[in-house]
Amino acid sequence: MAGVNKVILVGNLGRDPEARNMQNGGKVVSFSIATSDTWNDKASGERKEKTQWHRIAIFNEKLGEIAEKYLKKGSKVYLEGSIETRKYTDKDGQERETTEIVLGRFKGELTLLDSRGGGEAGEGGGYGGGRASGGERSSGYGGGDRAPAGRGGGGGWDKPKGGGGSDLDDDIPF
Amino acid sequence: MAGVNKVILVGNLGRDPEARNMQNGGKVVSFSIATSDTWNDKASGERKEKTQWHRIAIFNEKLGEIAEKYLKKGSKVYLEGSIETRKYTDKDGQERETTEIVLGRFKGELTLLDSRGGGEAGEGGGYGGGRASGGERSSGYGGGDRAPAGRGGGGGWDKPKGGGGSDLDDDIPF
Amino acid sequence: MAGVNKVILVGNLGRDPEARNMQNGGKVVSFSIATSDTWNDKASGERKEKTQWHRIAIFNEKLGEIAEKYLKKGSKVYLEGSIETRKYTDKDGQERETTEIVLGRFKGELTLLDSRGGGEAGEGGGYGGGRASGGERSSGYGGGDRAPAGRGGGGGWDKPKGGGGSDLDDDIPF
Amino acid sequence: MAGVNKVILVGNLGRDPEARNMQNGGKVVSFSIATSDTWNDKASGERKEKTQWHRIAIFNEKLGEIAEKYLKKGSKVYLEGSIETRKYTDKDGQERETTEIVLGRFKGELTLLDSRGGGEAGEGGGYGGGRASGGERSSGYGGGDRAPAGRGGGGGWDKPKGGGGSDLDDDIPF
DNA sequence: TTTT
DNA sequence: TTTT
Repeated sequence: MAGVNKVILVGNLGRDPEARNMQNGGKVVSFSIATSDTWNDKASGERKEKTQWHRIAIFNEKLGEIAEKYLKKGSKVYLEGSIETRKYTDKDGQERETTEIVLGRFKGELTLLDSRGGGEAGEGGGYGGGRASGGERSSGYGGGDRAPAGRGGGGGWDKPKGGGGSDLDDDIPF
Repeated sequence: MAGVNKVILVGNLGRDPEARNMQNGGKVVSFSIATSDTWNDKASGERKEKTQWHRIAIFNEKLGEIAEKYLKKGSKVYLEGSIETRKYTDKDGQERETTEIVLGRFKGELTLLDSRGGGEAGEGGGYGGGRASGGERSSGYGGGDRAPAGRGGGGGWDKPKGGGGSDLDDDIPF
Repeated sequence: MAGVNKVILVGNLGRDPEARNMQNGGKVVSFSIATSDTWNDKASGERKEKTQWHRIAIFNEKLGEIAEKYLKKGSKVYLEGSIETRKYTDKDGQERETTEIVLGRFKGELTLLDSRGGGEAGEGGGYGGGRASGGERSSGYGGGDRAPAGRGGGGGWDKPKGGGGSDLDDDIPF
Repeated sequence: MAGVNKVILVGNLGRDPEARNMQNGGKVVSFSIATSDTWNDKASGERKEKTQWHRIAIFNEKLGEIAEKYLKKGSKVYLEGSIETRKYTDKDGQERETTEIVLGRFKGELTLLDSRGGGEAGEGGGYGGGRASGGERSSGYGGGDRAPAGRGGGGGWDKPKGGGGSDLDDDIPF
């Protein structure tokens, strides 16, 4: 069946991420992030704000590791996942419902947004990039993972990017 | 505080939309839509599917009208809103929590996806287009609603669309 | 460097998809889709429309196959990719620039939106689902691809979906 | 006609924004932002990176002001717009094509992501929030702009947000 | 409760 | 070049 279930959030973590082992051997990393809406209240003329908390659950191994390593209370993050609502029975026998934003095994993205934060100073090895996606996880497997779109490296179409270290070139022609 | 709280869904309505008046004079149109994920179960080798239901609440007047007019049980729709989780106390005095996808007063989008469906046969006046956004609502208010990007209609850059072959301007200086 | 480059389009194909072999052994499937904006012209009072064409290039093998099999001229599709602008030199030696929406090796999504269209009548085997993502491609590789979020099938939290009749609580006061 | 044309970018400005008056009295604010993809090159084993530049054009008045006031070279920003590709003839009489990400009169969003940057220290009046959307522009027009979703302010459902200054509560119950 |  |  056709369908799209996509959530995009940019917000700050309310606490450090927590990892938990699942009964099936897998691992979930979870935390909550806050987003907020602000508006001008017509009556009072005041600026109002409403904060919304979102529970995040990361099942993707690579993204979970990144979250554990680089995110902490207060970190700002961009993430992409799916809404999942589950029913469960609480300890009083009451049926309850909970909704989470899930970054699944093969889906979801995570981008650290703390400028020059620890996360982006990754030590070369695993991550060190500030950005990761569930799908890219497969890149460790071997296959022909040359360039994002499959063209880079080869053709005369590649964007050379020129010079040295700066990320923001000074000679952009537009 | 900076933040982004965005949900994009494509799915089918489980029931006809329902409109309800609020205590403050406003109106909410609500319905649920289903999205589903499918995957191949490694153990059984079977194709599995998990359906997720999402409660939609439309506070935007224009989008609510469109929903009432053109959406019905089974309709396929693209929509864009925000996640809102609320606490409330049920009739047994239990604190509960519910999560909705909200298309707010000035935010949200709705696009009908039933090809050649009744929805797109709008009667000329208000809608009849298959697509609408919360922001466009303001277009009824008067101001200079010339063209989507502000170029159409006025300048020498306008898109003539008529004439010869070119769909676009001939003299953009960059 | 952190960054997000995401495009979401819903539109109709202007032509059948075309597959092309690349010099490096890979394959690209490409086509164009149209989206359009409509607005009321204040001056003339007319309803106006502006159509935008987007060149799509699919480098992901699985998504490319789906596109070839199920999409054709006129098909409506939801897709997700990245913007890529390339410079190239045309046959007259002129430097030119072109922008495409790319569904890369490990990124991108494609969902068919033609209700009851031929596309969704997939013959059981490969696809037959109406939806696919670049990341899921890796599922063929072996690992424990149990359920989308890793919980399904296992816990007591699973959504039984069986039970009584209503999936929606009877006592939520709204 | 139904359609969705949405771009979501998170990146850094390559230069300060520039405002330009249009012949029809309107104003465009434009700049470029960079996003980048990183991947591991299988052959060399090196970490590679490809930077992509996106031209942004803001036609929405409010968003344009925010961009001028709070964004500068190097700023990190989240933004949402539409892809627009135009043809034009350059000074040599050559037909060319250019693609921009447009934040139109009634569409688009902009969120500043520089933590504790100048942008968020807005002086109370217009903005000072770090976030803005094209649609919200209409809020100046009069109508019942009570709360984002129309419920806030009224019911016992409102989230009080409790205490003082902290944006990240210490007593979050999850 | 939808849809495939 | 699609679609409404």
